[in-house]
Amino acid sequence: MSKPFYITTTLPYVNSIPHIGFATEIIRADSIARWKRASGFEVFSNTGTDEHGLKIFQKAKEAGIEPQVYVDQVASKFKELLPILGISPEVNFIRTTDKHHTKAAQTFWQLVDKNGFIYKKNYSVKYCIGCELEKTESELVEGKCPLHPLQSLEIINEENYFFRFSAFQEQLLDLYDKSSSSSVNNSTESSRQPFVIPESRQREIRAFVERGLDDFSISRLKSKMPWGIPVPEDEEQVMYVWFDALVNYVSAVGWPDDVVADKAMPGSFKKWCVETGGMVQYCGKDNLRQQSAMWQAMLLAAGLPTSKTVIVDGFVTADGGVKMSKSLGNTVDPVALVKEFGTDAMRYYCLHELHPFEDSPCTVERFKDAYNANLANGLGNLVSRVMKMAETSGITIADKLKTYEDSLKSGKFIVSAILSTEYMAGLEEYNLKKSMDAIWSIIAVSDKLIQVKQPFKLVKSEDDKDKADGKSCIETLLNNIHTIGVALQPFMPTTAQMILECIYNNKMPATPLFLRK
RNA sequence: CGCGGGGUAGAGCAGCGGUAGCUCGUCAGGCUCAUAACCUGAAGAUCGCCGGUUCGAUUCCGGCCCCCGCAACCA
Repeated sequence: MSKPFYITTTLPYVNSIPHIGFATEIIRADSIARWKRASGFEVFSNTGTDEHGLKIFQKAKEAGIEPQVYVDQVASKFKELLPILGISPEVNFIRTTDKHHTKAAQTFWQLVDKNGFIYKKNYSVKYCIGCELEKTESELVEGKCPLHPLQSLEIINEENYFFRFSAFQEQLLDLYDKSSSSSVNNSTESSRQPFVIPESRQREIRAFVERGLDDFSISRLKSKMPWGIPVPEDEEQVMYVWFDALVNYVSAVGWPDDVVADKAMPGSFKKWCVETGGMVQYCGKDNLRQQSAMWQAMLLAAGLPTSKTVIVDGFVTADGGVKMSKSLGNTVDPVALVKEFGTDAMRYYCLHELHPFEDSPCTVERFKDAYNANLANGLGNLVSRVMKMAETSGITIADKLKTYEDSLKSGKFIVSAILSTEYMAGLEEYNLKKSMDAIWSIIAVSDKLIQVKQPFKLVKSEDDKDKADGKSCIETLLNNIHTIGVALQPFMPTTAQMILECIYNNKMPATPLFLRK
């Protein structure tokens, strides 16, 4: 019986069109999902859109349309992005305006309330008339709004619901301290992993929780901001967007229907959130608190199992680590990159050129350099030169690949021993760059081998021994690119397929895999 | 003393107690199977600054300077 595995991205907030950070996150999550699927796991992978809250309400107002119309438009942009990035079609796409999610969020609220972790409190906010916005202390400069320093701030008192976040300090610390174990494929060897990856982020959140937690507001007055899920049994309040959005990770797998009434998706919550050992979440570093502390506390408050792992990405920046922003005009549009370089090139860049956990830059220039060096000159060129030799000399390994293919079908994702250790370790640690590095090291070794042994000469030799050497060298090279093709499957599925087909048909690619730009 | 990350060749990064490594770029040579691709070699770094520990520090400790995030509505 196949084991279940659940991985999710953070739902991007639809106040703007998809950016490269989200593309990176979902490409990584998809690569993990594909690898798990190839390894015989039954995989639920989740993404979607976070659609409530003040910013969206305002955006819709600006555009002069209903919020629902606005979010429908933007959500479809996100949905359209998935095939462009080569995300497997099995991915679940949840919208926080979906009916069943709305209902789940309300049930979640009631459950947390019933367990005594929600209370009502007077909440005073500073409001800048100039901006028409509430201001937090951190936004103020010397107690005044930096944009409107001459106007004084209005203090508004309103009643909000609060979540008893402070009650979960100890449980959160326990969660961080207990390490989850992950087994390497079917072997018994297991490695210890922090709850938050990388460990530096775990230290960061741990330190934050250790300092003490403040309860936070989880509702807004409907009269001021109606675009949210209604708080159960209170006409005047809607949920704060985070409280609602985070619930998607459980509503996506059918909670609470399968638990409460056992009808819509019977047992699915148990399967994906319990039997898996918990969900694996990807998020950006700005989401560290929400995902690894607030959400975990909410789950605990509702009596539900916590996540298994939270993987924290860095940001994609412009040159020199400068933040990308529309006003600086230094953003990079993932759709435009795919259009120019192709889906797998985009996946390649996100997986191999960007740092797996820290900030790293992406510009069109860098993208092009990496593309030419590693895809056109590296991978693509190697496949061409090896296949050309194999084709013209009639040397093939296709007939020897049958057993291997059979084992793939039985859900064993096996890569050749020359690559196994590093490659597998990278996947286990969610350090996909490490796995990609391992693949690219085979490319380098193979190019060198061709240079040193010159099999293209040997196979034409009159000498039988030279001829045999040449043949065996070409077979080695074919095995190498076969290994590369297999190993690339989770990362660059289309390219992987093309490489394998070349080998099976013993034909060099009709057109280069990656044309030089 | 709010929290965290970082400062290593032109660029992007790795190393973390004992001849300073990788990728891209630059220059020179080689090869011709390949997408003017590939291979080899060279140039290029007082490892942010100052002290300390040590036989020995880029690596450990202390101080300082500079960048960059976060600070409870941005992946």
